[in-house]
Amino acid sequence: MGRLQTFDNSVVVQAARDLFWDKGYEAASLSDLEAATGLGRSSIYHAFGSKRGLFDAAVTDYLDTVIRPRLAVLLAETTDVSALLEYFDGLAVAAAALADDSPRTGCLLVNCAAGLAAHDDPARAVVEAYRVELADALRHALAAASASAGSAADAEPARLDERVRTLASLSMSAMLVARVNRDEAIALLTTASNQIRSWFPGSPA
Amino acid sequence: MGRLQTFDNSVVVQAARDLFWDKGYEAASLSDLEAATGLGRSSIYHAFGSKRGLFDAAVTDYLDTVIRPRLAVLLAETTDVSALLEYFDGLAVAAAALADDSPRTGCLLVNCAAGLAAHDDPARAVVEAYRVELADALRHALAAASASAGSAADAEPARLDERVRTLASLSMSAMLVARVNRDEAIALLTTASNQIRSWFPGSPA
DNA sequence: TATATAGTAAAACGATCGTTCCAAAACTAG
DNA sequence: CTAGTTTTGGAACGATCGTTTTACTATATA
Repeated sequence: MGRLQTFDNSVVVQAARDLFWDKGYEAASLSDLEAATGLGRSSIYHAFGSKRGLFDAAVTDYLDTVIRPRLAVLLAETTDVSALLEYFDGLAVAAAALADDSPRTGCLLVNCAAGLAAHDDPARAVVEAYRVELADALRHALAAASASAGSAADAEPARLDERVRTLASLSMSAMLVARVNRDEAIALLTTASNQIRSWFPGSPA
Repeated sequence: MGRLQTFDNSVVVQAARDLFWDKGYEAASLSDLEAATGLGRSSIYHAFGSKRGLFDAAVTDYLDTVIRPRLAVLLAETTDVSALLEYFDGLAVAAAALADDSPRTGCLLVNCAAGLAAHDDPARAVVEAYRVELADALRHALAAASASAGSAADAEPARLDERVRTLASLSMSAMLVARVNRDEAIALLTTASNQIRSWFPGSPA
């Protein structure tokens, strides 16, 4: 019934997502969004209701297509230290491969934490949920690594929490620093890998 | 010669600084700045030239009155592990004491890193300089702590750099997370303290 | 093919943005 | 007291913000 939509929703959302990623919610204007998506205002408002509606769709897409695929390696049923190393290596490789002017620098949600989330409760909830999701994934992988290393001391909850916080911190601050100094961001990710190797000495490569 | 300025420059700059700290550069409007400082637009433009001029003054003030006083403890000529513990404890105490709705949550420059600095070269330079200043201060204190502990292995440059990155990461990510979850921010700072104590076992308290 | 429905284009909306201008006020120097 | 200089209040500027409206086009269904 009626005319058909001429654009692919997910293509448009991802174009908008990269713009928000690059410039932030407030600095990305509707004219920018028109240019980035190739849509007119009418189509944007018809499909997403508001700028914020498009942003929410962009954040959901970001979690589904950027964040969770990266966390997946940490959440495998049976895993070991290599999962942790792969996670940080994956981030480092992605950071190193990024074009100098790529809009996909750092992390959309880290940027939100410093900006939007301070005075926008829904945004804050999304950012906090992401933080918990990251911490849980790291905790799962750390617990699995401790188990596969057969070390009871490493599985102790207090020590686990400390290590989760250290790794989450390095992950988030690398995304933060990536916006200012790519080499240092990669160095932070390498530091995470080194930490992991020092915790689990007899590990593969 | 001529009429006298009726306001104190540093009082005005600090009011503006807290507003920028809270809302970020772009989201802080001139009307907000008028309200926060008690000045009219004319006075603001006469004294600072532009919104950006006021922001630059605010950043300079932030470095001088917020950042560097905190870093000072790390830079004392002769120091030991306690300086590092004091630094992170100071941050944790300040975070815990802050009112729930305080504008001074997190770090103005961390917020800049995620926002303005991505596409504004002068802002990026300021943020990067801050990051280097923080790293240098931590490195100085870590080197001094290693010396006072008499441990040659701890003074090895590669190990020092790893520890600098870990602590800088915890410091910055605590400021980032503070905007979303205060308790977790404090936990990150406590993790830093625990790390330091694990590196220098026989330390004071 | 006629009708109802949905998507698109373009213009216009009021609000707010940072900035500028002008005139009155307040002061110092002579 | 006057002349000259600087600060201040307030209105107005053009530009841009996100949103809404209007009219037109295209498609599915009956």
